[in-house]
Amino acid sequence: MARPVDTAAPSLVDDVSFLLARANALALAAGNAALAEHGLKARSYSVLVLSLAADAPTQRDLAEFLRLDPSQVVALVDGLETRGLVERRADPSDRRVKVVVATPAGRALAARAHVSAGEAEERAHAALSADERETLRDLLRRVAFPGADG
Amino acid sequence: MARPVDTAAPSLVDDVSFLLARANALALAAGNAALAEHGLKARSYSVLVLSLAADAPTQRDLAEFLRLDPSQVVALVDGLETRGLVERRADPSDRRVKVVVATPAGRALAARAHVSAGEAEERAHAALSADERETLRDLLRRVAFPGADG
DNA sequence: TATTGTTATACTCTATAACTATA
DNA sequence: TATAGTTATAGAGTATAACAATA
Repeated sequence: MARPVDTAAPSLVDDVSFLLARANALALAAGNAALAEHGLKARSYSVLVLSLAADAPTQRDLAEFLRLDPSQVVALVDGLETRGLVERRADPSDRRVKVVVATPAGRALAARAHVSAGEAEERAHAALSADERETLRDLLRRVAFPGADG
Repeated sequence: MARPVDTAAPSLVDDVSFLLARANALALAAGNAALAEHGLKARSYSVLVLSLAADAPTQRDLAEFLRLDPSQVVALVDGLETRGLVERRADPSDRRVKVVVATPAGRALAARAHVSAGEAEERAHAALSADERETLRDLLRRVAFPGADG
């Protein structure tokens, strides 16, 4: 840029929260671009991946894990269900809850999308070595899940 | 939570981009809550802090640095200018560009808001030691500004 | 009474294009 | 012809409240 902001004087570049926001914006843009060819975005990809788990999540679980309002999860699951990628299954023990589980088509798409997402992440974090990426992953995990203790 | 998502089976918790998104969501929520008492949000706080620089940024600079569209910067600067926190000054050498510079009131508010934001960040990253936080800052800086080379 | 999923609604944020004034 | 700032607008994302079914 012709007239760059002085990155030394303001404390913004030393603000971890700001760096977090900017790094996330870059990774999100790269991730969404990579997932677009599969008809997915970061949100729907996350729901799809979580629905692969052996212990399938309820919509409430998804909302808590992804920090979304339950009403937003409805729309995300609707979109995936319409495409035949996930199914809603009533829980026999509590008929209020609905468990979200990936279909075979959903599992296949998730596998392909995972490759694309991995490539995008590779490019987004090209500035870091493998060791540094591992360190970043561990530190972020502890910040993102404060109560985990592990 | 009563029925937690299995955090081992899905690869989402090993996905740096996902951890980045969740860590950012937590830090953003904490930051916005802390800044609210000053009538600021993360966005407006960022503009205000950048306008403190000796080499005051143009609106174009702000847009690039914050990864916002120039039209969004207009609204942010409008809000701060209405409150008397920043001023738009025409650049004599190029009368198209407008430089954004904090007023004394803006500087004073920025100082108070900086304290609140720092406390929020302290709480948000309480899981990390001082050394670890410094490591996180360095790694994020390189991911957030890929072209910096140092 | 409390909780899960759902619907509806309003608000914010984001992206895009067009306009003006300067260069 | 190109660029900085501005305006307008539509779309996506987000937050909130209320509702039905079930516990």
